[in-house]
Amino acid sequence: MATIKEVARKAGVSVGTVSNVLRGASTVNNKIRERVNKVIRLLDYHPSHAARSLKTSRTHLLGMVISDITNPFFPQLARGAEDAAIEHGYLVIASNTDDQLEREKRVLAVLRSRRVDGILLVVAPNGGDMEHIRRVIASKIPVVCLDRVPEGLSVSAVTTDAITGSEMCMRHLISMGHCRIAIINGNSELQTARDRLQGYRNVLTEAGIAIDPELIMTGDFRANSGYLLAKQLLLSGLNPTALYVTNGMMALGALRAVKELGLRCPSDLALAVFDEVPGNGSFSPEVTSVIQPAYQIGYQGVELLLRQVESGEPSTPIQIRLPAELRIGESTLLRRAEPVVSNLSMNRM
Amino acid sequence: MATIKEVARKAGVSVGTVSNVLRGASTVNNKIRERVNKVIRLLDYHPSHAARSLKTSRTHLLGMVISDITNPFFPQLARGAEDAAIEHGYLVIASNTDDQLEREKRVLAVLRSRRVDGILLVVAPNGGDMEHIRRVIASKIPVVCLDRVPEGLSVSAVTTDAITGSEMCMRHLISMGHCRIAIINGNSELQTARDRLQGYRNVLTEAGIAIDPELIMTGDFRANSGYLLAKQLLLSGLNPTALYVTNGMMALGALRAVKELGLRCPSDLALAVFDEVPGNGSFSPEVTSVIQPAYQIGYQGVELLLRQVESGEPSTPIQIRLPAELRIGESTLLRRAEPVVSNLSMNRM
DNA sequence: TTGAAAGCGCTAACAA
DNA sequence: TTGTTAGCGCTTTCAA
Repeated sequence: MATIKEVARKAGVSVGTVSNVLRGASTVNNKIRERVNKVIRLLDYHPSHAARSLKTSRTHLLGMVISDITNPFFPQLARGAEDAAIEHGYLVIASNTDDQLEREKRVLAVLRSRRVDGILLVVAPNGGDMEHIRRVIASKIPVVCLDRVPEGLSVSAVTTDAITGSEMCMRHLISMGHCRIAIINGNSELQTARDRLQGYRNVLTEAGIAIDPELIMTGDFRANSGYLLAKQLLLSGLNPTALYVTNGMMALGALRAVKELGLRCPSDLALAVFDEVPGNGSFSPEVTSVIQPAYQIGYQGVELLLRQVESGEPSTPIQIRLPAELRIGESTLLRRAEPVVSNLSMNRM
Repeated sequence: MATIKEVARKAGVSVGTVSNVLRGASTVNNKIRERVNKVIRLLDYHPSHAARSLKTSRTHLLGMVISDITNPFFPQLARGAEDAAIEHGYLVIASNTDDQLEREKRVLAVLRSRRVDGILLVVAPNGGDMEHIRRVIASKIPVVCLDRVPEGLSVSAVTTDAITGSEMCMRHLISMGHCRIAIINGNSELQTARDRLQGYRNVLTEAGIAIDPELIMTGDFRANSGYLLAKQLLLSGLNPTALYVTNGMMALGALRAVKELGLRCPSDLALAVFDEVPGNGSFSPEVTSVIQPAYQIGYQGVELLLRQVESGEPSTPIQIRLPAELRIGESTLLRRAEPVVSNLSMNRM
């Protein structure tokens, strides 16, 4: 593989001049510039980024630590991040942690060795163990958290406004006459799960509906737990009239349970979901869902990160909350008896 | 950020010794090793990969060029690639081309500058323009193509055996009594599309059914084209009894069309799909589909690539074809009249 | 078993 | 406007 030296020799100039041509410096004579460029093409020369990094201590590399690209939320996010990175001349290295703290630690150490210029981080549940993240920040590598904000850590972040999103969805259900609404939520160690539950509670409270702990189920955000909990719930005799599932994978499981039990939405049960449901729109019923701005989270995450990278100094953490969108489908479009309470006006939706 | 020199000074040894400790060389005295390790932890030292690369001319970086991570086929593939890479101490840089040749060229140039040790490539349709790929190979960077094999290029590849997969699916449809089977396929500039169509033709021919060109529709592998073509087909008066859609996104579109027209599967129309259908299994009907080993394609692609990387020499191209799996769902489970021909025995399935 | 030093391919400061 | 050169942080010989 050709080096800058060879290019210089073959073009009959110094390496400094070649370097100037590469960097598009205007100080280079046009004839020389052309001669150099011709040699570059001839030798199929591609400057070594490693050497450049060593000198400039900039890698133009971003690390992206997510839980699992296979989870349908992340491809959009990853795409948004990539697109923004490319626009600024950066590349991104993605790693999956499967939400395991140990893997997060390992990955972060590797990214540090790689001297990435910044890190996008979807934190794994950590029970307060965040020393490894603190050390990354202490080492002057900017970090932007995506989707989840670790508690007790002062760090920039881009998230969905899950509380408001959850509230919109719950108000819709209540406006359709439901007052026995069950929720299947994820692990409450996760901020996101807590927020979604918070929205659920808020709206019930504001509607004057007592919160029934038996209607609150906790799964793990994966399809099978949605399936099991939905089945348990629907066979329990608790008779919810609506089911609110707080992510797409669990919703898939819940739908399977509904189908197996021979129930139909919305006639037997209303179903609403926080998050996109894979394949939604092509099947029956179309499921009412709260859509997260996944692409935007990735995109804006990179923009925020690069602002920190390129300013070169530890700016004060900025937290961006992006709104979610309620998309109403057939799965909730059947009105029950009027709400038992009336202090919930339509204009609050 | 600490350097090896600082570690050496603080530990009272030479940089060579620190280097030996880092590389786990056994020649280092235990006491010294411990002292060095303590300093490393103390300074939170992480060796610079750029410097190491410059010296060793190995980056332990792999490039992965795909069309779009947002297409549900790719997350699994990416995950397989990542997992295999991690196991061998490599990281992967992913880039999306959206199947655009120009972007593929740009990305490849960037990856060359990054001196990635190898490249996983899902080629964009190129109409024979493959000079950029040839030059990558000429520059001694091993390339493994995934999913698609560019015609006229001698390169290693890992693909799905789409012809056989397509045949399995078609034999199933025919065994269920269908003889007017329409196909909605993707752009035939893509190898994968041609293979899927090939399987369709093969089985019709072997069953002695005449191929009706009107039943062969060409879309672009995206949901909307599936929707439009399915609608056109179903309103055309051609009256197919079965519809074979050759990817998951178009299948989603086709399902929407079926739903809008008020038709039901399998009573009004049988539906089979090559590829995974997002959300399948949770809705009705469960769609019969040919599942591609996406994770394995990524995983084995990396293994194959690294074998070339680590052997250090241009081995002869190896092509791996992985089998697809036919998963039969309710969408085809209604028997029509017996097949008009009988030279199709069950054991050929 | 450890240390010294050359050099990987660039950039950037400085000299010419 | 172009050339020369030190040095980025490592690895790896070779000597001690």
